[in-house]
Amino acid sequence: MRDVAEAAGISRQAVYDHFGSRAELMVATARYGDEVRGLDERLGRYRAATGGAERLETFVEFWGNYIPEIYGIARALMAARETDEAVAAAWDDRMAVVHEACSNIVDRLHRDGTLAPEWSLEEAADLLWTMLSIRNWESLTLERGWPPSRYVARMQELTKRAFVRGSEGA
Amino acid sequence: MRDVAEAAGISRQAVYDHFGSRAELMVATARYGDEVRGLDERLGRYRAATGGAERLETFVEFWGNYIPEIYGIARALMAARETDEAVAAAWDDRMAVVHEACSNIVDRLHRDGTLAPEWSLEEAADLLWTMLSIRNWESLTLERGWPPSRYVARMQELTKRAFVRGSEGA
DNA sequence: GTGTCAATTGACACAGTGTAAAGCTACTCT
DNA sequence: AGAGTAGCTTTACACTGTGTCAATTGACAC
Repeated sequence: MRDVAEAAGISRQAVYDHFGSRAELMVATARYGDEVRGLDERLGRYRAATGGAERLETFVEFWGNYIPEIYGIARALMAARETDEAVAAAWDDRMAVVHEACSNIVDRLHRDGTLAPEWSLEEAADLLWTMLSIRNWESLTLERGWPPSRYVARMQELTKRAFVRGSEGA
Repeated sequence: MRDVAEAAGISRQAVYDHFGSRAELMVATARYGDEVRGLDERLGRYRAATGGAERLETFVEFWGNYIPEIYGIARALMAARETDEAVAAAWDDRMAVVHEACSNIVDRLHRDGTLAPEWSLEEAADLLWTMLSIRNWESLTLERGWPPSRYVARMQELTKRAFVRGSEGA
């Protein structure tokens, strides 16, 4: 908090006056970030895709490009989530939006008749959501050294292979 | 540390005498846990499986049953990892063992000629390792409410579908 | 009887979060 | 012009948790 105040050129107490607590400051930062980055519009572009498989591909691309932008604050939120209820709630809200998107994609695949037959709609959505988690991005790019472009490409292949019927490539 | 000391019926300082720091205590706890649970022997059983696909299935089952046993300490380690280098190193060591196993499985699939053709050996190992992360288990069981048995069954299907050539079910 | 080992008690340093009180400056409203 | 207020400052303090230090005790071995 001291560092934040210094960086902002105000006193430590002024930060508390504005945000109440460390947790609230982080949540506010995350919300502001989404706003500045135009999250809604960017999601709108993916919503344009009509076919399930196409939507899956578009979404993975959008998400794979979005994660690096929010990773800093996301990391802080994930850590604070363990001990702070308000942060946990805020985080869960944000992740619920992603789950919603996954659910929507799976529904479309199902409607197209291209959902792989072993999954129920809920299970497929849960799995897709889990596969696209920020932790997994962290694991592949930061720990295994994948460049972001590879993350997107391979994740597209993987999710397609996993959820789209008869798309097992060669 | 105070709680640990109380539970052990000794003074707080005695804990520091034995383990030096909170981080070292956690690492020692994890090592001791593996020993008590007979990690090596249990891994030995999975090593008996010869075919790649069979080994994959056996390993996912072993791992899916092992995670709930170590989840408590694993969670503590994952949290402490963020701020403590020694914990980070210990954790990375443990995860390297899992990655090794994934690599081994992928190698066998490749040798059998049953590895799905879109993956390189390294990429497949990285992906499998990421899919089997404790975070993903946490996400599916604790957050999405899957029973552990379903985790194992669906993870077996998912990894098979993703990595084994021509095994896309119906 | 001496040495040593494993504890104990009690005090303290330090970092980080959060609270409280008093005061200062600049702006707005009437 | 004067009153009120918004936004900020400084200073001090409470509380938690980790880790350190020093002096002391009890038991056991040689």
